[in-house]
Amino acid sequence: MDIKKLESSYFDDKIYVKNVAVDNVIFGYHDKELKVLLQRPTSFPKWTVTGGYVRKTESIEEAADNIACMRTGLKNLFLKQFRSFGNPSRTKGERDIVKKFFESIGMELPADSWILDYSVSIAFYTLTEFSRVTVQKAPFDEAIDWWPVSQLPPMMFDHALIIAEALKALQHHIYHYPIGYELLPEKFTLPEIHSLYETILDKTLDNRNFTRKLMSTGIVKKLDETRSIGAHRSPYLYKFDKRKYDTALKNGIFLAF
Amino acid sequence: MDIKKLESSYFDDKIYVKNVAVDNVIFGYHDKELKVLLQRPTSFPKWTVTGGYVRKTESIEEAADNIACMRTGLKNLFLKQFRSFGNPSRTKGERDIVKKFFESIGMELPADSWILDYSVSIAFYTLTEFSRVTVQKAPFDEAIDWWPVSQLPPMMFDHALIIAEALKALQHHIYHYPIGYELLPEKFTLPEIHSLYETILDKTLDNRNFTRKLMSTGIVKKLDETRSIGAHRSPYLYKFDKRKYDTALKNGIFLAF
DNA sequence: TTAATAGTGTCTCTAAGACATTATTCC
DNA sequence: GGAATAATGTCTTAGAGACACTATTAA
Repeated sequence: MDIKKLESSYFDDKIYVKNVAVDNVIFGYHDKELKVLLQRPTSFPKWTVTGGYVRKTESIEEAADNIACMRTGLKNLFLKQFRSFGNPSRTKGERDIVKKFFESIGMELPADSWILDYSVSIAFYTLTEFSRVTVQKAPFDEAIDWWPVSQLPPMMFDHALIIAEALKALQHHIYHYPIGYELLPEKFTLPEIHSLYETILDKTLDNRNFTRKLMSTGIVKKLDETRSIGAHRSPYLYKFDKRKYDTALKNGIFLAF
Repeated sequence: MDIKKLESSYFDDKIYVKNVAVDNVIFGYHDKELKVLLQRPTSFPKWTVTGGYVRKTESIEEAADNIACMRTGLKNLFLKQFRSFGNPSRTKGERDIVKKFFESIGMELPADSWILDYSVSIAFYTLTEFSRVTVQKAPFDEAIDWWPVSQLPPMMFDHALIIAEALKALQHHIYHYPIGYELLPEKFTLPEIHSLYETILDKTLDNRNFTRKLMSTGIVKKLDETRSIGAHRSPYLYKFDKRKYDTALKNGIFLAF
């Protein structure tokens, strides 16, 4: 896909749906840290969630998936729509920044362009193990980086709110659906998945109770292998039972922690 | 508000946000039945959920509230955004109907009007006790009526899906938040709120266990009054403890049924 | 043997779920 | 007293929550 062509065609009302943006909060997990992938377009003083617009030939889910793919290089990541944001003041006060951005890349935005107008943002979040990701800078990004969810840089528009809501939705989700397939390597240890849950929920979970409950769901199965981790007892490896995992994703489960 | 003026101004790109619609699934409860308020615009062969567009001066929540208010005459009803819908095919195949509708009310829609184009629908649901409602027909509605959720008429676009998703969201919601304040009279009996929960969840709940769990949440309080219901034991009246109810709405509760 | 981490078992207590009888009202 | 509906208590059982010791590894 020619990204340059794509982005400049945002002007084109025939290709893109006007007044609708898709924002995708890409969460990455690695080494007991939950991070968010943020971008800072050229000449922007603040950061934004990864996002884009919707082509008239695609669904909003496809648009969100494309955004995730463009930035991470990975296809078919877990994607969840959690809320839409729309009010007259969400981009107010920062329209000059947007205007300057387009000027800085050599495009003059008409004063009545829908890009500067009221826009509804349909927000998704995406999960991925960030060591698998090769971050893809878009042509007009000055920077793109992972930021710890607990230490965000100054955010544009209402994007700090969008991230906060995404995190709340994720924490709610984790109680009702299995999680981890996209966030852990194919084979993982109990301490690893335990840390994942602790990180996302931002609280400590008793390891014995956690194991008991996790195993009772049947979504993971123990392998007959261990991983060597140096001068310590070798933890067993586990795998997701994809069949049961997908069933649980569809029907929901209940994990009280 | 001049509804006629309002609706005809849907054409006006300066007033309305293009390509964005708000659909509001208005659920009404009465006498152990859960119904949905549906409208059938002039010359439409099928029914639609109540909906409208977003003015550039208002938030999507305000737009949804206005829709509910226009149709029910009631302000500040409980409102919950549950999902947005957007894909190229959701209105396909029924654009001719829309075109005919506008012709039938004496307005010719330009072929390239955004009304016929890709549109994203931000969907909310609203709860109300439907005996309190005086249904307001919009000027271009041929009919507006309550339909039982289990026996819907032929629906336009993807509105049958939207209603199904709204119901799922409501059933999920009822496990995590208090419900009933908008659906019951100020004073109500235990059998009444019991029936409400049974109706929404579409299953029978043991009355003793239901009472125990409901009371343990503290969101309702028993009054020192009874209601006379003829040749039967008079049930006690209850009231919501609005303070605790609102706290529970904010923080969530868990009701396992 | 030591240091670090993994793995596991038991007790208590709360509350979910199943179940049936008594109380009230008006005829 | 009969018919209809409201109100309520108890037992069983599952599982949540709290808690601490043993096992393994490599230096």
